[in-house]
This record gives sequence, structure tokens and C-alpha cells, in this order.
Amino acid sequence: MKSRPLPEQPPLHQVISEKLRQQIRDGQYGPGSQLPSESQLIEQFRVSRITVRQAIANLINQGLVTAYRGKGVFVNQQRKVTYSLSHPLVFFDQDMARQGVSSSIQNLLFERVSAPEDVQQALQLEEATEVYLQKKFLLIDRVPVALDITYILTSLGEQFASELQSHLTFPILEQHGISVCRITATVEITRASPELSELLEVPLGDSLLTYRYTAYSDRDQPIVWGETLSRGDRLAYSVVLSKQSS
Amino acid sequence: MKSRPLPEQPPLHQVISEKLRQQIRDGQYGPGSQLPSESQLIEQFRVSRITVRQAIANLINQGLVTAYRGKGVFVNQQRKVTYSLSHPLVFFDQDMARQGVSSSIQNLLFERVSAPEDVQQALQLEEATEVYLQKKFLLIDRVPVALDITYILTSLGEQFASELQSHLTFPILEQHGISVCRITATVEITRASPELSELLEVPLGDSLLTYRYTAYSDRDQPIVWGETLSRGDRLAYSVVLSKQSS
DNA sequence: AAGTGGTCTAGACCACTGA
DNA sequence: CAGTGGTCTAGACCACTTC
Repeated sequence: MKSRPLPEQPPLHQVISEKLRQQIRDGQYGPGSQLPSESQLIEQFRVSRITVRQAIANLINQGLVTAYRGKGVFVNQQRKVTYSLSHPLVFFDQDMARQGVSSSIQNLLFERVSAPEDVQQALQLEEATEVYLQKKFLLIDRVPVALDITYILTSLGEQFASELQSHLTFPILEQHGISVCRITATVEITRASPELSELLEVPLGDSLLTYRYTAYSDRDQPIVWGETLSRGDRLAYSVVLSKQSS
Repeated sequence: MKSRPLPEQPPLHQVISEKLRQQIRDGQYGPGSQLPSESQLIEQFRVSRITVRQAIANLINQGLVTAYRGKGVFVNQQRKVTYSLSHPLVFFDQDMARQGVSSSIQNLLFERVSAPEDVQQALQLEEATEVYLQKKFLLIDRVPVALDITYILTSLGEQFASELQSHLTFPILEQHGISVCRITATVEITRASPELSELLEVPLGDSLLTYRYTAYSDRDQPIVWGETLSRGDRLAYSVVLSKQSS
């Protein structure tokens, strides 16, 4: 057992995880299907359990599979939904329906709070002004996809309180004649906090696709600041950029 | 040693990695500084080496630290650079200089190839048309940040071959009067292939911020298809969306 | 040579799932 | 109940960095 006369370069666990990765890519293990159990892999590759576990850990970190205690290791679905930033005014549901998936929005929180510092700045508010804070939870095909956090001016929040709790923000404003004429936004990768990790059912510290924006009214006043944290394996953003003036 | 009368809920390795994470966040271990070695952590927490290693693995997967064999474990820099999608026509260097960092572009590849199928579709080409394929490598502060892959129509590629190899694509076209009037793009998270993993110096399968676009000329002809794969810990995109017509 | 992280082994107990 | 993955131990050898 000790004899290892050929010092191959790639470590064992990587050889194993690469082999499995290939088999997954080639469809030998399709989405949703179960990988061989640890004990089977130990026999198959003649290695210790720790080595097998590290191989599987590689695949988990690469987002390819998920392990469930007592059940097994399963290949993840890869299907992604695209959300258009350029036409945020279509109903979310319509957008999703067009892509052939069912979606739902779940209200987690809707309350009046004093604005945190960064929101204060973004919305150009006085010290300690109150705003409405809303947290919404987006599900697609019953799988959690994103958490949306919105801070909205109190006047608007009061006015549309009930609607805000079951729909996306922009369509509501639009329907009531409050037009958003400009949005400044950033897109980046952030890491899942413990709270988000639980909500979105991803490992702690997993990469999230994060969209942050400030929306301005037609009088160029900022009225909404928001942040959408999405599972990177489930959501993509699309955008159309048109040249207006150099 | 065996006595563990209090069955605390979170596993040991998580307790340790969370403790270290807090200390990093609180500045006890600043960016670039070295964490205690494995043997020190073994003593400090009175656990086995495997447990310490798993704790550190957690931090590595969360993108907080990087381990170097023979040297130690070091806290990552967090500094991010923002690239504006709405004004892609400013020189990359200018954009970066404004943010107080030095940047450079390195040409990896520039050659004539027959267009892959997806590029063929995006550029509305006939079967087996040839295009120029360019791969560029972006460094900021001497750290690798992104790989840019561009497919450009042969006529344009020939014309500007020399310039394309040392500059970003859009400014060159713009300077020569070829105006890009519209770009359709998507932003999503993809995973590092072995090639990208080596180039960008990230673990295999690490999350990358991926920007994919098709650029159209003023006659609405697609002229360039491209893809930028960036390190999520180093780059963010910004965009301004203006309402034009509902 | 000493110290670091990387790989690997054999073996143990636990928590959860499903029949 | 058997089978699964999750946690943990003690100990070994290797590759790399630094002195």
C-alpha cells in the first residue's frame, strides 16, 4: 500500500474530483442525480476516506454538487434566469413567465427605520431621517434566488405600503405616475453572510451576484435605494447600452 | 482530552474560522498580514491539525485569505476597482488613473480563426466565416484582474491589428470614426476553468464576474462580440440607466 | 536545518434519512 | 435498522520558503 513509485503531479483528491467533474459534464451524472457514495468512491479509487471527502469538497466549492447528510451527494441544476436591468418596469412575473418559470415574491419585512449612513448619503437625507425598509425574498420554481433590500422615502412608503409587500418596487411606482427617470447602479460579487446563507440555502461565504442602485425621480431627486443579492447559479442580468452623447 | 461534556451546536472548525474571520474584520489581522501558523492554532485552540486546516479552508473558500506553501496564510487585500459600462469609451487607463491605481494591458493572443458557433450567431455571420480572436490580460497594481476575449470582424481586425494589441477595443474603434451605437450585454457569475484559474491566480472553480456583450455599429450591424472574465474580489461594474421610452 | 502548508492514512463517533 | 455524510483524532511524509 505504501509503494508510490510514480510521483504523479496532480494530487489524488484533484484527480478524483476532475474525473467526477468530467463525468458530470458529459452527462453521466445528470442534474439532480446522485453521485456514488463515499464508501463506493473509496473502493473505486482505492484511497482513504479523507481523500474522497476532499475531492467532493472541491466539487462543492465549485458549485457543481450539493451534499445532504444522510442522503448523498447530488448534481446541481444549472438553469439560470435572466433579469433585464434596462426594462425593470415590466412585471417581474411577466418577465419570468416569458422564460417559462414560475416565480413568487415573499415579504420578509416592512418597517419604518432611521436610515443607515450609506443610505442617508445615497438618498441625500438629513441626519436621522426615517425611511421605509423592506426586505423581499424572490423564489423561482420554488428555489430561493434572491433577497431584495429596499429603502424608500417615507412619503412613498406610506402611500403604497400594501402593494409594496407583494410586488416589485418599480412597477408600483410607475403605475401611480411616479416615474423613475434615472438609475445609477453597480454590479459586483459579494459573499453570503450567515443570514443570507440560510435564506438562499448556500454555504456561508458563497459568492452572490449583487446589484445595488439608487433611483431618481424625474426632478432628479433620489427616491429609492436598493440592493439585490442573488444566487450566482440561478440569476444573470442583461442590459442594453445605447449611445446618446459622447 | 476526550471529555466534551458540552455538545455545542456549531462544529469546532466553524467556531475557529468564525473567530478568525471576526479578528480579520476587526483589523487585528489587517490586509496582507499573516495569520498564526497551523501549529500555533493547534496549541491555541487545543484541536487536531485537521480541524485547524478545515477552519482555514473555510476562510479560503470565503475568499478572505490565501495560503502559500512554505510561507503561511495571509489576509487578502479587499480593494476593488469599478469599471463603468455606460462610458466604455474613456480610455481604460484614464478610468483607472482616476481611481488612483496603475493598470496595464497585456496581449496574449491575436489571430485569425473561424468563428465558433455562438460567436457566429451573435455576429450574424455565414457558416465558417473567419474573424479575429484576441485575448487580453488586465493587470491592476500588478495583480491579475481580468481576461478579455474579443471576436472582431476581419475587416476591422486587419485595419487596427497593431493598436488592438495594446489597447482596449472600444476606444480604438471610436478614434477611427467607427461608432458603436448599441451594446447588448449580460452579467453573471461563472467558474474559473483550469486555464483561468492559473492566469488570474485563483482556485480552480472560483467565482468570476463575467460580462458578455455584442456591440453594434450605427447601421445596427454587429461588429464585435466579447467576454470579460474578472476576479470578483477586484472588479465591480457600474452602469447608469436612463429612461428613454416606456 | 527549521518552519510552513499540502497530501494522505486508519480509525472512531455522531446526526440525519429512509425503509 | 443500515446507509449516508459530518466531525474529529493521532500520526506520517512531502514540497516549499527562509535562514
